[in-house]
Amino acid sequence: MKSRRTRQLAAVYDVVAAAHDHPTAEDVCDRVRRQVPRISLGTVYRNLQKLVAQQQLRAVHLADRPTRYDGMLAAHDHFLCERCGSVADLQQTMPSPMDSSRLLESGYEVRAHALTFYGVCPTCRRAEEKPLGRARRTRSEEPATASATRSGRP
Amino acid sequence: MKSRRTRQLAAVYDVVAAAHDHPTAEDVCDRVRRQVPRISLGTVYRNLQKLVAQQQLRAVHLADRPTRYDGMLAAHDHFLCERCGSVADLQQTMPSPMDSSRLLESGYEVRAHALTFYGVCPTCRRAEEKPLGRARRTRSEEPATASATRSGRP
DNA sequence: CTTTCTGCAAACTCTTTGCACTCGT
DNA sequence: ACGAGTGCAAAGAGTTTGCAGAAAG
Repeated sequence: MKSRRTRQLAAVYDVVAAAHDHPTAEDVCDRVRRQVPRISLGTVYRNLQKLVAQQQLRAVHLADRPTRYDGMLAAHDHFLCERCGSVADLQQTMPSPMDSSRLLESGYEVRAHALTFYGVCPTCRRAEEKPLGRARRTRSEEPATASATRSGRP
Repeated sequence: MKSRRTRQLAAVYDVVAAAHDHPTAEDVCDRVRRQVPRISLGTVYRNLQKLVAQQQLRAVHLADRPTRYDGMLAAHDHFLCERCGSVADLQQTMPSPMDSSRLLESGYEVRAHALTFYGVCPTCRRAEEKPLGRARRTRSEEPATASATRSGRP
């Protein structure tokens, strides 16, 4: 039952590790296909699962949305923008030691926790505050909207 | 486009509000059927959705498990026992004001957040620590608190 | 009456799986 | 060669939806 180094497994890992946008399994599949054209979605799922089990990748579960994958292993939280669907990493927002200890005292064994914030990201907020009223503000800075991760199906 | 007060809607609300175990949609359907035998799962889903949208109920999204519903509206977190599948309410473990404010300063608009701990609950831990000479598998799913109702469907 | 809601079943989305074949080791 | 891994397609789980008929206002 030894794990083999296949081109598919390596490609899946590489894609997620290199991504900054928390891709879904389908996103990963699309990207991996640039290297391994014939890889199937099933294989992508199997390999993502394996890498998550081996703690080489993390799965990010979001309300009502497909699971996304993250190459960042350090403890951190997430922010999901409900406008554009992008997911941002947040530097360990919660002082987990404090919270977990209370649970421990209550007899719980905490193995993991997930903290996710839902709302509107800075980019979408800015985009929203402009459209209404007469364009009075001559604020010109409009940071690239490129950060928006594709999240839904076309 | 006015919302009507139907027996089904009321029953769905009542079941979730009275429940202490964070039932799934299927659990809710089974229970509501004791009052409204012919209610369909589709109607249960539609009503749960409506009640959540109206903030009368909350949806609890868990990693790799079906959504569960909660009648407790006060801010609180959850603990999912990976052994027995039970979900426990945790009294506002996180001091959210602190965390959210930092996000606000960064330009995020936080509309909600979800904090869930995963691990083993006190009951399962006790059962485990008083071994009868058997090791444990990481596999589980036992309706210790009544939540895993399986119903056959064609 | 008018409009929303319901039951049913089919459709959908995301994910997993069985099987024969392929490719690491 | 052996068997874990792959591709494909089909199956599964969970949830949504189209429609004709039921029922709330």
